[in-house]
Amino acid sequence: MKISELSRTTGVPVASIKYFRRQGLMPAGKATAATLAEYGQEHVQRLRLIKALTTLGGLSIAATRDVLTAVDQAHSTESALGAVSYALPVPVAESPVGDAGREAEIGSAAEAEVADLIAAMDWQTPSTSPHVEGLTAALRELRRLDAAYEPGDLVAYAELARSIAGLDLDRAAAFGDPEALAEQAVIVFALSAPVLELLRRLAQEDQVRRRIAGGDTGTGAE
Amino acid sequence: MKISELSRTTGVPVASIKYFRRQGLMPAGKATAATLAEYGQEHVQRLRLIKALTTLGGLSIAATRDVLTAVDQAHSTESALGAVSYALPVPVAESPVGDAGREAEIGSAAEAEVADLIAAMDWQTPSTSPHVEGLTAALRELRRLDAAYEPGDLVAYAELARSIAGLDLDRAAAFGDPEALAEQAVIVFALSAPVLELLRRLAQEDQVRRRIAGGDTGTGAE
DNA sequence: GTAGCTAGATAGTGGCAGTATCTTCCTAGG
DNA sequence: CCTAGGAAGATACTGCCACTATCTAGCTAC
Repeated sequence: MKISELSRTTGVPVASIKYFRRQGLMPAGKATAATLAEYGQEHVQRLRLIKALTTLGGLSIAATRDVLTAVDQAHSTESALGAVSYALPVPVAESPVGDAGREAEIGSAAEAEVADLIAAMDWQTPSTSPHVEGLTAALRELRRLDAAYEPGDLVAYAELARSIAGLDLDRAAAFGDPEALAEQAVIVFALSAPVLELLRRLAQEDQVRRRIAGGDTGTGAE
Repeated sequence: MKISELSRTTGVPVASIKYFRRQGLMPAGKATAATLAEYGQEHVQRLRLIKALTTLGGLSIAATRDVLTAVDQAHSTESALGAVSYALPVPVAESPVGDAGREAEIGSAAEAEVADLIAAMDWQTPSTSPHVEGLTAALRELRRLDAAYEPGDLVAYAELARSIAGLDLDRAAAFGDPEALAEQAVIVFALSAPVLELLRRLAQEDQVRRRIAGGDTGTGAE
């Protein structure tokens, strides 16, 4: 199909398709002439994936490119999973607010917390994993707000995270088609986060209602 | 303290403090004269919270304002929790890609999926909850990618979400100080999401390693 | 042979989150 | 009393991002 058809099929403007190509998010169509190219079903699928990653996953164009590059280069499920996991942005930027002395204390406490957690969970985590650094940064930030986790709390969350990861892996592995597998991994890893977050919010909402059982929860929405 | 001191204490530029005030994220200092105002510890705390919400929570200025407004107006823990929960942005924007006929089918399937889930979980969810809509939209998007959850899967995730919400509520309730409670609720609700996500990624990483047990996972990082 | 695409390059737009400047005015030190 | 130095508030500017539009060739199918 021609680019105009691809545009009509997917609802993505021609200019945007060209933009995604320039940004390295999708391959060019197969050129049939100097000024004409043929696009196929894989382009439709790729556009859908791009849209899902950016809108549902909230990824930037750059992050989306990283993820898609990882998918394209993946030669195995595991490398796809790993690459995708690392390519996904971690929403942590530090805001070093004040107190040099307290900062040092906070920093080491957070680091110890993460190390203890990994030990307690018996996780096979490479020290180079960006997630370790990310988690440390997040915990530092919470400490600055005097909202540190109780030691046991973090482990409790981690246990649940482990169960979730188990479900994730099952889901990712359920797809036998090796062609689509890397893509499936992306979807499971990158796009179930918002679903999980929404489920958590719904569950929170339910818990709040149950715990007060008849209170003035009706005002919660305003 | 004067605004310049507040700036020095928190590391936030004076211009930014003024910007936050303009955007309604924090109250003005107590004016001691037409061109002089006094800032206190509460302003330091508020700046910390703003920074945490925007950097760690990834909220926009507008979303941060909504959340903080909810906190300031909350007269009870429950209303604070509810308001914060609703004020937090749900990362779902629809991208209606193609096929009118398939769209209708996808839409109703997703709606039924959510309704079934809520029934299965016995959740007390008001039909007006934006989370319901958000979840429906997210599931629609996944269906478009042919990545729908197996019916049981969604419930399994929801069960885990319930456990997480339980921990969240415990954490939020652990703070007796009613002054700080609404703020604590914000922290627990808005800022544990990235922590949980990071834990999930660490757990995924561990699972991948365990499941292949000796495979070529070393390349996962590149 | 020409109307209607197309590719690729370049430039422009709108929103967001600050950052800088400008004016007016107050305060503290001498 | 006078003046240096902030500070308040308003307005303007900047940089980044994700598109979006325009422009220049160059096919190609009727």
